Amino acid sequence: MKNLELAQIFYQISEFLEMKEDGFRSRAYNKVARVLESMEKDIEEIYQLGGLKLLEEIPGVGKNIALRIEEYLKTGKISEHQKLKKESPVDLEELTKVEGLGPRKIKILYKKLNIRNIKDLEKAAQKGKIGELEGFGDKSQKNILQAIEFAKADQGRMLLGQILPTVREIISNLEKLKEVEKVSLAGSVRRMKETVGDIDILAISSKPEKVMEFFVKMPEVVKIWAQGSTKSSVRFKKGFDCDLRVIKKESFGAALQYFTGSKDHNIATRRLAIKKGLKLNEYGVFKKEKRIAGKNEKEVYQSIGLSYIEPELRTNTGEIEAALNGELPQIIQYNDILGETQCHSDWSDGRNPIRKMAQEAKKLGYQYILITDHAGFLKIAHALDEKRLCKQIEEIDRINQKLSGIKVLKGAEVDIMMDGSLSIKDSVLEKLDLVVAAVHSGFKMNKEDMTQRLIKAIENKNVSIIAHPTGRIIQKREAYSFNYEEVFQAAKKNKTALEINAHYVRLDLKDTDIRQAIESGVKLTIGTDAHNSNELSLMEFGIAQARRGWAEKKDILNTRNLKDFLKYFE
DNA sequence: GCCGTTTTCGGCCCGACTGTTTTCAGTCG
Repeated sequence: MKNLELAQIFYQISEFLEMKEDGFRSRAYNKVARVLESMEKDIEEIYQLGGLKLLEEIPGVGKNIALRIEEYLKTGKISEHQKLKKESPVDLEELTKVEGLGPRKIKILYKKLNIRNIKDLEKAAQKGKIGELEGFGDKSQKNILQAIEFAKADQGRMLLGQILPTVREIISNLEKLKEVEKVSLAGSVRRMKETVGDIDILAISSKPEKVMEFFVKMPEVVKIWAQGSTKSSVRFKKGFDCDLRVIKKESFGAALQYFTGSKDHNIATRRLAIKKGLKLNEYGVFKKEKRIAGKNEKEVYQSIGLSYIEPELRTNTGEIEAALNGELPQIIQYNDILGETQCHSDWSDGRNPIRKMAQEAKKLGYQYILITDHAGFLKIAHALDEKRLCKQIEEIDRINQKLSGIKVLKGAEVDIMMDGSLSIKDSVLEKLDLVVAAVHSGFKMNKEDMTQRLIKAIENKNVSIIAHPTGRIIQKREAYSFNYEEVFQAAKKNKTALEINAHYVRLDLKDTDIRQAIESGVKLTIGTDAHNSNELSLMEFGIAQARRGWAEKKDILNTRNLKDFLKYFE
């Protein structure tokens, strides 16, 4: 898929145009780059399907940009981009990573000091040349040197699951301050996006200076980017940035709405406000000078004609239209789950015994837990063979006799072989309550073969759930290639559920797949893939993913009680 | 360069913070 490559080029064109002070054209390219980045459909497929005409139906794409896309697909280059690069041969991708450097300053640095990349920049700063430039000073020079260090160490976006515990700690520290009346998470963490660039936190306080002083002096802070009375921004030791904004009570809802984003969602809500003759900013919704809403998010949305939109839905992918028409889904709640559907015990590669896993599940308020130790060929995960699987079945029967308030279900995670057959024979699988099947090998198979492989597994009478159906690992491994619609149809027909794997490195299915699966009539389960009892709490991330995929309670099978859950698979 | 229930021309989201300036441009989100 070339969407991301193309987006990168359009971002660069946008920045080159900004250097030339062509702001509006710059913004046009910037918008298209963002659209491309978040677009699910393959741009090449769109072009092959309907040529320039269909390209122009993409928001932000007009005649000219459609032509540029065509040029890229045909030649791998865009002549406009080449021309701009020739005019200013600077490594924009590298230089814009330095905090505080944008296109205009990069232009000055290039024109005056012939700085083309980070190396040049560092040399010039060390020699003290930058401080001598007009518009720059000693402070700028020092900041640039420090920002270079951070840019070098930058690891890009982090996984939500890696960052959320720290974020909650920061929030809890702020909540303890007597000057703070209320604290809330905002930004992409509040939207539970699977990867996070930085962290946004809001607080209500009548003594903002005190709060900011505490915030920038937290022991984990290694750099203060900015410190003001309404906004401060810092870098934490762990390598991420965090913004804190202190606001007044009456604006809290508007600020929360604004700083939760997404950016595209905000632009759309602001435009809606303008259409209604209103103004929406982080301080409220205004009719002329008069504030008509802002205290809480609900009234902000209502004042511009929308029903309340849950943070996980705020991506400007149809939620605003749905809210206008009162057609938003009743998305699943975080306490709707009644059972675990995928986890591992010390029989295979898990760390805790079955009994411990069950007790922890009970603590979480579940009615059942499906134990799915690896069974088959995954020797690296101590997979069970058929003999040990039969032994485990007997063991679970014994455990169930001793436990109350939680039912342990007999399951296994079996491998889907290259030809779509399973790694454990049917006569053994029949003895289990539910079978979870997954692809663990042969990821590079071609699309047609992989589609048939998955469908064959789905059609197996013993298979109840396909685990991590696309095989992707966030930022590490692409989903394997298959025809989603054909697989979804097979899953629907055979009443085989598809899993939303809740582990934050997978989150597979992803949000857009979930929407498509539900539209196709597929039922889903959320499973944590826990390898120890603590990881059963990862369910939160799976639920968030389901919410981001517009899933309602009825779409997720393990929101059902034990009886109804099992009934679906009969 | 894109876009349209005010418009096919004339708009394009908008406010805070910094560093440098002596009233503001650049950057960021």
